[in-house]
Amino acid sequence: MPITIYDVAKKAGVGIGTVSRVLNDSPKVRITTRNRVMAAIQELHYHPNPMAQRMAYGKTLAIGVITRFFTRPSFVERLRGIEASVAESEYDLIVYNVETLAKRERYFRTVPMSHRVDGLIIICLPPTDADVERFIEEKLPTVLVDTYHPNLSRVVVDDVSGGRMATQYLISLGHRKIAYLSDPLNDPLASPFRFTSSLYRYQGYRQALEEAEIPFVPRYHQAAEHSLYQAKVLAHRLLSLPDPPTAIFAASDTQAMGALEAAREKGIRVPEELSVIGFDDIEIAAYLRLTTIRQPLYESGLRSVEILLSHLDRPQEQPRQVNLALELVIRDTTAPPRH
Amino acid sequence: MPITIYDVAKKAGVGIGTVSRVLNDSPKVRITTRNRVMAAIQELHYHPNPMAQRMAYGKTLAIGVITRFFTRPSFVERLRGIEASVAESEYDLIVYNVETLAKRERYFRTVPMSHRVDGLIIICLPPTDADVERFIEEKLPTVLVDTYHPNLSRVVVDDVSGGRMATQYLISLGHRKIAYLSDPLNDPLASPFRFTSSLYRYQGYRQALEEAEIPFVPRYHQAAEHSLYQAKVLAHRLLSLPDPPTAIFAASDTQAMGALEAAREKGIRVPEELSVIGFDDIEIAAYLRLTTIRQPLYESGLRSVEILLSHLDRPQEQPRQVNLALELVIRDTTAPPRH
DNA sequence: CTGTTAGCGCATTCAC
DNA sequence: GTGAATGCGCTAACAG
Repeated sequence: MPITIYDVAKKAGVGIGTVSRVLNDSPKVRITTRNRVMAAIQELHYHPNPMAQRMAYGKTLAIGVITRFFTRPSFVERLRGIEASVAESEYDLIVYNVETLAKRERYFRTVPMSHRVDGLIIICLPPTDADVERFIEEKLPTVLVDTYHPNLSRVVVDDVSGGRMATQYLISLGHRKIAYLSDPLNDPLASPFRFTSSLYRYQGYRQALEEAEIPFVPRYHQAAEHSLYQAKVLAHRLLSLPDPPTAIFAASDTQAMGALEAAREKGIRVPEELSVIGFDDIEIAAYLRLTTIRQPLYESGLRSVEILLSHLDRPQEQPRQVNLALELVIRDTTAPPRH
Repeated sequence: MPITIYDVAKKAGVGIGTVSRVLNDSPKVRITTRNRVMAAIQELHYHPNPMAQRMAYGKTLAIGVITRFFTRPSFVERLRGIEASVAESEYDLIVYNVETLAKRERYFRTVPMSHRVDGLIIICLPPTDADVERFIEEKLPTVLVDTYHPNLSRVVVDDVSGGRMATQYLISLGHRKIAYLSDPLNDPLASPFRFTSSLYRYQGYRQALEEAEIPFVPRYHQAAEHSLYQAKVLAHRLLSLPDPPTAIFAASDTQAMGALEAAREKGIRVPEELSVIGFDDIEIAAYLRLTTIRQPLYESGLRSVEILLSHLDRPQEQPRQVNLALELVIRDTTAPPRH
């Protein structure tokens, strides 16, 4: 038999309106009656029923996050930031993990219509125009993290410039035979399930080469599904080339680890004989002394919640973009090439 | 202006009771009127408001999960299993991440009283008797994963036997100088924020030694906070001993990685000069060809949801325990010791 | 300042 | 089978 606002009202000898007012600390309550109500609340161990509040408010007081692969460290780190930030608010955080195309479809279609959340954060899953239309039609404020759509707010980094940054650094060390190791480079519009960042980092890589007047060697670009193992295979392929690269730019730290492992297996010393640079600066990168491009993963989660809460307060607000800074972190896996 | 059950009723020319009946597919609805209602629902793109349903049901239709460290791979894998299983149910999954003692206290106290969830899953955080009393008092069905309390259902593995299994295998290879590398071994009752598994695995380690009449060498047990880096430091310490161990049993794969790294830095070959065995069989273990004790992480998440849903259906059900099997996975980091 | 009343959207009795 | 009425627990607008 749960205790309701009526029980409190009776015990305090007031109306339920007054109880509601002290609950939502409205200023128009005499201090003495306020105390009386507070006392009753204490004695009865009363806690307002959130479902009833949500019902009366017409809000769910919940935020949803749709993401892929709990297992990818960079996503998990973003999720950490999101949870930390949501925990400080009055909202609950509901997670939707996408591992198959079917589940993506289901969540993208279902969540907006179902009125289960007041707002949505989507990590790394580019929505189609149709998806976005649905979000807007349902008046569901949505923030994208590490992916893009012109009609939605987003928290991003400049992956093109990150790709340039990494490549330029290798060039500045004297490298000219620079490989790029990544996930498959899909057109984001054609394959809504792919990460787009690898493509943009690739573009930055190409730009940097061009600026330095280094011709692009197609076989220096190797791509496969994102995994440590696949990255190792690709790196083996690169290092077995007749004219192997002296440096590898990997699209993620995880993939950089694969490259390091391949080098180790082939007895190629890093950084003396091979430079490796990663992307993300996940926790293990510092441990491995991996040179990398740091992106503020945790903070991107924080910021996305901040924006979403602001949209929740002001539904008419225009979509906005937050650019987070990238930073070159030089550690021990990069050095000038040998002669 | 959201569409309600009244809109549907009006459009179909019926009462809201009838609409509600087809919504909850009650059998007592004539097929023709049923079709009429269905048509109206389609046309209006009607979706019942979950908050109102929850209100009327007196349930939240949400499950909470309290855990620590999104960043620890084994926890994340369990969470994956939980999400997958909850997604198949009518429940939402609300996550509460615990990184500080303060947040643990807050969640353990707040979540039960707040009536935000119908049931709770707790991973790796041993609740105190007072906590459990609160759960039961609030009639909040709770399932523990990888931790224990006599009054709550739990999904566990036998860590003692796992520790024995690992140690016995090393002994069977001929090792007698076997080290154990772990987190600090705290009394679970005294430190509710610690993982208890390391302690039990330690006990299994001791048992196996005793059974083989191998005297326990205190300095062969090294412990520090769980991290790759700390594990490496500990392993360095072990390998620098005047009479170093020929095998290391690490309490987790992550810590085993630290041991492998230390060996590499010291130029000690694995498995020729040093055997290393881990625990968990996280994704990266297969990649590293690490011998380890596999525990079914994903499945433990699945099973915990299964039990919780069953408790939700039958509130009077007694707590029960599910034991998941451990398995020795032999790969390339273990071998007989050299003479 | 405070008590009363009318919804919020749905499930669930009741009568018919 | 079906419609109307009641209640879930709370907020907010309305009279005092």
